[in-house]
Amino acid sequence: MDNQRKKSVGHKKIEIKKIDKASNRQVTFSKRRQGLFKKASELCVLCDAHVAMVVFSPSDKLFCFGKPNNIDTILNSYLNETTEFEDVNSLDNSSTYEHEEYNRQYEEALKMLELEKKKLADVKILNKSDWWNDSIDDMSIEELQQFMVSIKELRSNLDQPMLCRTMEFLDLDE
Amino acid sequence: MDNQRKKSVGHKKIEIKKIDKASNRQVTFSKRRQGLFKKASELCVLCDAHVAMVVFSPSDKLFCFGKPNNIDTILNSYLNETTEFEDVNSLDNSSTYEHEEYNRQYEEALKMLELEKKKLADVKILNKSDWWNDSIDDMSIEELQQFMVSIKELRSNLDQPMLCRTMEFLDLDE
DNA sequence: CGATCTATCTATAACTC
DNA sequence: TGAGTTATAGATAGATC
Repeated sequence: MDNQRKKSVGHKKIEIKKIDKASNRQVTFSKRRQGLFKKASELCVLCDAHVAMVVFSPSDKLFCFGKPNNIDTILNSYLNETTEFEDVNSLDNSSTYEHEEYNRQYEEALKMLELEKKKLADVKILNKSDWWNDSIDDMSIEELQQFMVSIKELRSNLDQPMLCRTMEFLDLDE
Repeated sequence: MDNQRKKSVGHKKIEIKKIDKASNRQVTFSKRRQGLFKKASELCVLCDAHVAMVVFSPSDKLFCFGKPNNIDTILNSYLNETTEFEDVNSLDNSSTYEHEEYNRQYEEALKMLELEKKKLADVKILNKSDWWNDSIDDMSIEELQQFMVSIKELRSNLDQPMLCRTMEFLDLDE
């Protein structure tokens, strides 16, 4: 009978740790990457923010997201503002005794900064290898079509021209 | 009376378009940025993925997120795989009549690729200007403290060492 | 595989303090 | 301003096709 079939157990709570089963991991990745990009899009539209994102999947697929229209414009305004920050800093200097406490945190921050710089260096290497062209040249026509479908879906979701790109490379081992 | 007070109307449906009121926009940005970073973290942990993300807020604050431990490792394995893609492509070439249809899409894809490359160039400029150091030097001690708190919160949420960084600059006009 | 469904879980808009 | 609350919208785990 139809109503004898258990329709669905629904969305069970899951622990945030690496999913063991590779197939489940891949499915979850696909769903959550989609969700992440959608959230990023919404943030951009709702709050007039700018997001650039690079995601490497467990199976070494590469996904990129960006609404980068005018990063340089934002950069310029940021550079203009930095001159004013100095005034604010000198105000903070009046309470000198708090500095020592914060100095440790500052040191810790600098260490993380080193890691971040290392990350960005990696991104630069990625750029220099010209993988944008390499990868699209090596994409199969089918994959390219799928890629365009993804873009069009996202476009219609946002109901506006959007600079979003999704690249998928074939799984050769599954 | 207490039960006369309307507790909350809850989460109303909202249209995805720029929020007019600046204060609301800022609040929504803060909440949703937090949510976006959390989602990115979960994706990394659950699926063993790698995410690097840069967010510019409407008020020109800068937020970064990354789990970049070994991007170069992933890059290497990616470069190794690309040689095999050519075999797959030659298989697709057997059905030649489908190519013309897809060529338009290919052209369109290349155009978007140009935009993406422009974006990455902007990121490179950002890198060359050494804003990592510039900005932390210009951060007030208070902001730096807040930054460290954010990192520690995220660390405890993930319950593991994590390469995540959040930078906030003072609002001078509010 | 990918698409769909559905019950749940999670994120969050509006509100309060 | 920032931190909590609540109810609802939205995301998604597991199942099915």
